[in-house]
Amino acid sequence: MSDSDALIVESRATENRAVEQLHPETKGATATLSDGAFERIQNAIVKGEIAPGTRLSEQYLSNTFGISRGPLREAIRRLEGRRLVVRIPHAGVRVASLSYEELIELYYVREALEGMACRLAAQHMTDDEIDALRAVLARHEQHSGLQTNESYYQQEGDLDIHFLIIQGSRNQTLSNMLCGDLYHLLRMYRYRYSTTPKRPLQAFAEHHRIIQAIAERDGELAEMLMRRHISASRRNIEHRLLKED
Amino acid sequence: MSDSDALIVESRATENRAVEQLHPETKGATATLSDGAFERIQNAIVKGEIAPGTRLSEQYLSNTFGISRGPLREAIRRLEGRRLVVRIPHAGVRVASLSYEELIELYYVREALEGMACRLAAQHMTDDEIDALRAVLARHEQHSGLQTNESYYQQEGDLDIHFLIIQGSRNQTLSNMLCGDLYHLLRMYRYRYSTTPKRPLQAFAEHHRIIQAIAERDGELAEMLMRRHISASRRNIEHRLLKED
DNA sequence: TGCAAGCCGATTGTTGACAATCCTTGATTC
DNA sequence: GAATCAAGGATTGTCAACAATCGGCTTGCA
Repeated sequence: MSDSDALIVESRATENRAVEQLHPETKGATATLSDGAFERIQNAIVKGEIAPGTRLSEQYLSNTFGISRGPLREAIRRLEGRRLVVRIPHAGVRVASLSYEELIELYYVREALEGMACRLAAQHMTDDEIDALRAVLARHEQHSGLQTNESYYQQEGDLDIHFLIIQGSRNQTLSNMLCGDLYHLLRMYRYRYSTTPKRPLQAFAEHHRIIQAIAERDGELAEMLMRRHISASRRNIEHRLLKED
Repeated sequence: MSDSDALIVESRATENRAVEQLHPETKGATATLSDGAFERIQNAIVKGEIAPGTRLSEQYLSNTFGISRGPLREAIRRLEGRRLVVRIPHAGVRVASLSYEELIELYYVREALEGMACRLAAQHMTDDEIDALRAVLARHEQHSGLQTNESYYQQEGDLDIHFLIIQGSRNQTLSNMLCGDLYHLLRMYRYRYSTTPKRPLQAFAEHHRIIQAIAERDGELAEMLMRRHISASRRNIEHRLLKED
């Protein structure tokens, strides 16, 4: 069972070197086979190992995991409930893929939710947490000071900062939505269309201002700045994709 | 299969007259048995026919629906992905229940999302749709002019207005989140703790102002008013539940 | 009487086989 | 030559039996 090839099933063989191997069984023992399959497939989807639109064959997956089709189907149904895969009766399931419109819609949702998270973070974060936030920003600034347009680190750093702020909201429900469902969808899309922001300087300044507002416990301002930050990111994507089209 | 008793399984036998019978098979023929079971159970949960915390027995459900445990388990897994039920391995599934904290958290999420929806609605709703909105408000005002504290209609009318505004946002993703997942959870909770707003007069005024802002195409103001509306509702619940406790 | 160990029933988890449906492929006909 | 239809294969949907695990109960012991 450790012959883990990536779960590419019917994907075009291009880009197959995104084979960053699956989590080593997530420490092997999950409670049930179905749960194990669920986590593995979910990870593979959100990490981009399986391209959106890829058809998932029950036979293939059950062979790969060495489990029967029963628990496997249950895992798939769970993914379906999470909207990570789409099923057409009697025709199979495909990894969900976002249209351009859905991506833009998602950015509006994110703007609203992360704005709220930022407001709450300004109220609830401890001083230590804010210091940690500043540290990430500083480290992040150095990194991309060296390699200006290599926005990979930028992206990771960006995610780190957003994560910390969301966690700081102390709202578990909000946090689950943003770091769980929404983040998965966005990451999937980002992988597919590779819509990295590529506006690092602005993003720096924006992050800086946001953190400052949080440090001053100005929730209203922090929310506004975060919303502008995400809104700008959305407009950036709109502009780029419109231009390419 | 039409001997549809409500799906109360192990619930305390109190309140069992909430037996508003299940949708008549949702026109009987779903594509697969699993899909059918999924929809029936989901409806039963969000309509409050099954109380949160109720344990769902596979045996019982499969007998009730006249299907095998296979598709039934798949339906349950789908509900699990939707977070409508919680499963403990080898111990069974229970209908998800919200704690007080989670309810409050959900109101913050709702405030952010419906605020955004309202802003977008002010931009995108047609004049006809706004007229329809005004009509609902007027009808709604008459109704509860008659029966002042019977806030049942109020509640329905409230939902109608919120629904129309959300639909008017023209953001399908946002709409699905609010009318689908979140609405289900809130309704579930409302049924359980019966936390009806009971502040009809204020709600009227607030609805009125919100619709006015939409009609004037002032998205910013509309968002702010909607957020205050929901925020007031949240504080109302906080106050009541704290007092009772 | 209180507690712990082990048995037993019940429920969940898993499997392989069978049935139903769809897509492909190939032949036939206009 | 193109379109339609039929047969075949492959895939999904369903079922009933079997295995594993858990909770409660009895029983024995201190």
